[in-house]
Amino acid sequence: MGATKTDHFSEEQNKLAVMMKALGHPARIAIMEHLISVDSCICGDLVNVLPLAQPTVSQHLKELKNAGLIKGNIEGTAICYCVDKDAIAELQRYLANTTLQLEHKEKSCC
Amino acid sequence: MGATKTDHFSEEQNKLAVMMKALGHPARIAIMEHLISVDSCICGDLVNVLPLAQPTVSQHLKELKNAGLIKGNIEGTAICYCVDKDAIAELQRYLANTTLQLEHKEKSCC
DNA sequence: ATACTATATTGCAATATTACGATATAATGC
DNA sequence: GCATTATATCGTAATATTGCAATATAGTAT
Repeated sequence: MGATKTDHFSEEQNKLAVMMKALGHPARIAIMEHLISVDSCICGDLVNVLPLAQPTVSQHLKELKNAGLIKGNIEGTAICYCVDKDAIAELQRYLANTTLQLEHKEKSCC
Repeated sequence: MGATKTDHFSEEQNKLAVMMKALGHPARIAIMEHLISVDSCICGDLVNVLPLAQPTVSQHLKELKNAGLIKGNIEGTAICYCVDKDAIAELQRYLANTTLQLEHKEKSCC
């Protein structure tokens, strides 16, 4: 008990859930927002921007990377992290489609 | 240690994270999809549709409700759950805006 | 009132997440 | 080489999530 029953759901449902889960923490929302706002994607300043210790930030970055939401490269001296546009676009499409489906619905009883 | 540092982030970041987190589980994605696909929003069939026991489904529904993603009413004999369109629309707007911002970015180094 | 049906709550075990100090790694500059 | 700087990993404590059996609650039907 306790482990998510991943294999009982569709590939797409799991992939979406992984991405959503990665965004399901305010620090990771903040990281994404910062990565987007800074035009250059070198981001050694993340630790200064966030109210979290360096190992914690590093861990959050890793999770975002595992979820496919950001990409990271070693760029000589600094590390370069940046948003994966395709992943965000995929999420966006899913929600746009969901919104569309909802608009076509007649009546909500709630 | 171990508790999320909610108070160090903005209200908006936290609210978004709560919604994303609620969608960060395949069962809850499946629940949302089912609620959307079924036009009537009475959903006593959720337990039959999902590969989870009744208490587990009930708990997931509670979490979606706490996150503001669904609404629930007692409707005479059955319980009526349905998607909160406004919440989905909010999420969708956020992601649409994010996508827009990304499109305006010059170059990614990754 | 009793039985039946549907949903919620409780309690608990297994697992996962969050956070960070300490430490490791890797590149740069001297 | 050694110090400095930046990021990652390890280890671990605190907390949260997941899942379900057992039980409670609330409505309908007889």
